[in-house]
Amino acid sequence: MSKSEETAARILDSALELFRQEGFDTATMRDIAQKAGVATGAAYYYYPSKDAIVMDFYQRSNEDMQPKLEAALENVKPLEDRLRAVIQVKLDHFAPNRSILRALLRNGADPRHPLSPFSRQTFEIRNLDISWFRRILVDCGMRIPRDLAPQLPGVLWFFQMGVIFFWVIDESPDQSRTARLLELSAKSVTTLIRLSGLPLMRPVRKAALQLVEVVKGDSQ
Amino acid sequence: MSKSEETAARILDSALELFRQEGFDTATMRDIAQKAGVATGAAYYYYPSKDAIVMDFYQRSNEDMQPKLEAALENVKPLEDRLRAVIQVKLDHFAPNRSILRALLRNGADPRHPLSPFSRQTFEIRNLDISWFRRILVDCGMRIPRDLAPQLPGVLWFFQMGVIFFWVIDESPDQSRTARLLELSAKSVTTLIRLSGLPLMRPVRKAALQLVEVVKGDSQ
DNA sequence: GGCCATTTCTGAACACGTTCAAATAACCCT
DNA sequence: AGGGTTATTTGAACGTGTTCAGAAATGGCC
Repeated sequence: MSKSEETAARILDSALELFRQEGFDTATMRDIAQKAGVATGAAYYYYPSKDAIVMDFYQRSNEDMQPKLEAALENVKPLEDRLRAVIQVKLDHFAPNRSILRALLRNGADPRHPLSPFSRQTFEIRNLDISWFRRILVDCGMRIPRDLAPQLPGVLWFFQMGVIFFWVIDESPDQSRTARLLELSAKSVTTLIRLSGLPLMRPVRKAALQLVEVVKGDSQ
Repeated sequence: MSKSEETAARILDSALELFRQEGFDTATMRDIAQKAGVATGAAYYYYPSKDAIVMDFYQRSNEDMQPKLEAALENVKPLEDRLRAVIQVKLDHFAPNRSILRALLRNGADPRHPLSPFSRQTFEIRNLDISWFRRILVDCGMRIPRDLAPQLPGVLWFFQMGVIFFWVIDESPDQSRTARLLELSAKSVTTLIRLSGLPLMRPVRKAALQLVEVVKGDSQ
């Protein structure tokens, strides 16, 4: 590991530790630099902004989670269980870093903000993530209507972001509300997908798909 | 109008004009004060923060919209039309101030942020707004399941916030995407409410209501 | 009018994220 | 080893939202 990489790592580690300890807003760039043993400006040599540190954390987190996702899906077949498993892996992984994720999702709904699950900067992460939902739909033992199939992974990803978002702002002890939300909503989502194949539901499904088209058009 | 009130109004007007002209972030408190012909600190005598100016705007907007809502619902009976009418009034009213509303909704999803449709500070505005949805459900010629009825106004308000949010970040010419979204989603929502009464839908409805309970518990 | 309390206003100062010109260190080629 | 190029690091400075001690204006009371 080169000296440069070591400095970068020291800055990242100091930042994340301070973020965890006292929150994103309270930890200043001066604090971070000092803790890393460099001048303030040095932090900006490695990270173009305070937000960029959070972004780096987010990217690394996603890499780290890949094997965990793989493991969690081992021997899990039903869609509902798979959905819960995938989302639970993320909540567990982010659990010690809830306040950092909060900083990430704060401007999260604005696609123009670099720190946004919908931004160009997070395009790759997002795509990788969506492909997990494509994967859990295959071979899950459920018939997916043909017109719904191509859109469903994106929709499920969106659902996942909703749960994560709820978790981030959930102040109940141990985030127990999120646990209930995940339980209930995973069941509901699965039921809805199952029902969506019914002839009676065809108009609703078509309308929903049109809605998805409109929403997708804007955010990418 | 006392001199003090006049100064307050001058500061508010200057701020809003600058926000509209160059956006919330670009307009500085120093600019605002200068345009209003006072020292920087004076702005803080009337508004505890830059955000508070936006909040004042939001409150005044809601007051101004009450008669417009009344007028828009005149002679409109079907739920779908009423839904569209209510939301359209808001979009029209906010149209010249989209960038200001963006500043408001930016931290909008965090209930702890004062500028949030879910915060304590916006409690009254929210309640007043929800009561409009309670009202349009009465006498709309649709049978609402008994268990759904008490929750529906809040759910529809939430739906409205979603549309407004989409509108705020919609960069398509004339926000045409939002127009389509409103059209489609109002239809879908109405259809879903209609279907929710079907015996087949009872389990889904019950599950949805449980979800509503969980979500409501956290944000109020 | 003159005095005091309160309201209103001022502008310097603070802490923050960020920028930048300059200083220093590291590296490479001969 | 020396010289030149690049990579790294420094710390002062900028513009921002916000605070604050005090100055000025205002208003009521005798």
